[in-house]
This record gives sequence, structure tokens and C-alpha cells, in this order.
Amino acid sequence: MAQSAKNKRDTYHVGNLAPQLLSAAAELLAEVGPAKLSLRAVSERVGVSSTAAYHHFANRTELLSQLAAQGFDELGRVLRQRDDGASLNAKLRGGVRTYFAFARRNPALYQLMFGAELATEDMSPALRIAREAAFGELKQLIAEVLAKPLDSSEVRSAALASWSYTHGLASLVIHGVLQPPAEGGDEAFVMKGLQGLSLLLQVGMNSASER
Amino acid sequence: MAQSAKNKRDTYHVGNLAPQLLSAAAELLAEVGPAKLSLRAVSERVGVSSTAAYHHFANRTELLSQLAAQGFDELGRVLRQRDDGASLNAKLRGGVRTYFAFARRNPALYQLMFGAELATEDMSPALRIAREAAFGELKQLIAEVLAKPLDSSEVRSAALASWSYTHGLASLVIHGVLQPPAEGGDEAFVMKGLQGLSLLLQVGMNSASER
DNA sequence: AAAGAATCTTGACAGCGATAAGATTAAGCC
DNA sequence: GGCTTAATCTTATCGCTGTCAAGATTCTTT
Repeated sequence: MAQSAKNKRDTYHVGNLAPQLLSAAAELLAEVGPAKLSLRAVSERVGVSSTAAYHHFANRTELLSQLAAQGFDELGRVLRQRDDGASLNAKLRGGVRTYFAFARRNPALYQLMFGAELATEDMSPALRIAREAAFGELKQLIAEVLAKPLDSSEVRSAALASWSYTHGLASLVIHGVLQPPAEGGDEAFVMKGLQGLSLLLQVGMNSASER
Repeated sequence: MAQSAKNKRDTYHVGNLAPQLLSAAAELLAEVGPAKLSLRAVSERVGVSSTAAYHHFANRTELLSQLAAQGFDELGRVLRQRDDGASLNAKLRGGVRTYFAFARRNPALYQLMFGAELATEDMSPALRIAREAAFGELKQLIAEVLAKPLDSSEVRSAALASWSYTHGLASLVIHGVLQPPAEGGDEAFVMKGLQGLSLLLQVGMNSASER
């Protein structure tokens, strides 16, 4: 009669299966990665039949989409909480560091969020919105650093470009192409890259608006 | 008796199956992407039984690895041919443009080269070598732009960082997160990002070696 | 020409996503 | 309360996948 949480888990009707499936899927995702995450394994972990999930999610893709959307929500959240008193460069560095740390903390989730698995044109609207919101946080941060209006063209390119750099670095590290040196850790690694990039652009970008 | 090219393709012994499988796989890769590339489809395209490939490749992963290695070879090749008389910034821009264009031209191959599919610790040595060689070309280019020794720490970080930026941009575009605007095309898109990044780093990186 | 190795096919197995049809429980209605 | 209906979960099954084992065919070597 307790209408919310059902305790009789030995047979049949579980009750609020969807969230249980989602959290089991999140666990498994971290363990085996996005490609090898099977609905059967998720169902088994919850203790339910292999096809039970289909009454709560249209298919595997929808379950993964919701996981990814949760990821973008979380990413947006960590990007939002920043030190308002910080200097401009501290703000920029902090953002990059936070983003990179998120990716490193949740490599499998990050792969799912930015991988090919969900990158179809009929992508879930909720996922698309969550992603845009996360990118919005990023633009907000860049706008503060540049002290320019949020939707100016400079802010957009700069946000896009700094996103590309950080995402690229995270992606290369997560996929084992690069590995941050043991000494100094990720922090120093990311910052050194930023410095290298700064130097390079100083040398190689002194003609402003060609073309 | 012609020992190299066998023409009797109606039955049995095909002869030099491996390259045929590879090129069929390359075609299919471009059509369906790395995740959905099945050995059965490859075999069928060549006109051979589903398990024939196992006499030339240990498993699916090895076939994909060879495809990816070919990709890195090609990438290294296009990066190597650059205009020696160009200015520093033209050289840098040219490299970025070439790299990005390669990724755009072969999105599925690029996904395979940098995706999770082959990113295991027991990765094929040949693939690892091919990847290192391609990165070597990149470092070479950056060394020229910076006019510094090839294995200096500045060149390494700058190469790594510019790679991260370009890879990140390519990755975001290929996975549908960003899309280059119709007007101007990829070229302008990439360059605008570089400018945005340059501006941002000017503003946000004025303290050199903080910790 | 015979023997052995290389190459390709047939047959089979387990795991996957997904659908259809049936069993069980909950909720709504009188 | 009891009946009806909808929601939930299970069982059975399909087609597809990678992979292995065993047999058939062809090439190579002697």
C-alpha cells in the first residue's frame, strides 16, 4: 500500500524501474564504456528481465541519451560555480581546468556525450537542449573574460575555440593518444598546453584579418 | 599461372584477399561508420564467405587497425607536403587547414583513427607507430613555425596544443555538435576560431608561469 | 605425382537489440 | 467489495554480429 517505494523485489512488478535502470546503466557505463554497454547487462544488474527496459525506454539509444543528458546537466553545473572575485586569467584557467577535470573524472560518460553513438540527426531533443545549455555556460564564462556581450561574434568564436581546445585535449587523453605526465598531473599539463598555444598564436597569427 | 592477379572469381581461391578486404572495408567504413562496419558485410562485398577474413586478419580489430594505420599514413603524407616559401603564419594556417580538411574529407576514417574502438592498451604496434609518425609531421611543422629545435619543450607543448585545438574542432564538427556555417565554408570557420582563440589568450594569459 | 601447406566454405555457438504474445499486478470504476 | 482495464514484467523468438572448429579445395614444394 505504500504507493511510492515497493520493497517486494523477489518477483514481478518492481516499481519505478526507469531510475533504477538509469543508475545501473550509469554504473555499467563507467565500467565497460559506451560501446559495450548492453541493455541485457543493465537489466540483469537491476534483477529484471532483459526486455523490461523496453517499457520505459523506446530503445537502447534513448537510455543512453538520457545518461548523456544527465552528463551535460552535470557539466553545466560544475561550470557555473566559479569564483566571481577571480581575475580574468584565473577565470579562464579555472573554466578550462574544471571542464578538463570533468572529462577525466567521467571518461566513459564523456565519450558517450561527445561520441558517435548518439550523433545522429534524429537526436533526442532533450539531449540537444542539455548540450546547448552546457555550451551556454561556456559562452557565459568567455563573455565575462572578454568583457563583451554574450552573443557577440567574438565571444562566440572564442568560446567555440576554447571549447575545441579543451575538448580536443580531453578527447586525445581519454582515447589514449596522449597521456598527461606523472609529475605535475593534469593541471600542469593543461596549462602548459595553453601557454604553448599562446606562444604559437603570437608568432603565427600576427596578420589579423586576411582572406 | 599468372602468379599475382587471379581472375577466376566465381569459385574458391580468390588470391590476394587481404587487400581486397581492406579496400572493401574502407568503402564500407565511409558508408556506415566504424561502429556498424561488420566483417560479414565486408566479406559479402568482396564475394567471399563470412569467415574468410579470419585467415588474413586475427579479428575485426586487426582489420580496423590496418585501416586506421593507412589513415595515419595518409594524414602524415598530406601534412608533409607544404609550401616551403610560405610565411610563418601561412605555414601554421596551412597546416591547420590541411589537417581539418583531411578530417572533413574522411569523417568515418577519422572517427576510427581517434575513436574508442581501437583505443585499448594492447593496441597494434603498427598503428601506434603510424600515429606517432603523423604526430611527428605535426611537430616538424610547429618547429618550423616557432624556429626552435624539434624536441624542445616549447615545440612539444605547442604542437600538442595546436593538435588539440584542431582535433577538437574536427571532432565536434564530425559528431554534429558544431556545424560550419554555409557562407565561407570550413576554411573561414577554422580561421575565425583561431582568431578567437588568439584574442582570448591575449586577454586571459598575461601571467606567464603561474602554478 | 604425391604430400603438405595455404586458403576458403559450411556449420555452429553465444551475445546483442528488438518485437510479439502471454502472465501478473496495480488502478479505476460501480 | 468485485469487475474491468491499463500498466508492468516475462517468455519465446528473430535477425544480426564476432568467432571458432572442422571439412573442402587449391596452390606449392618436393
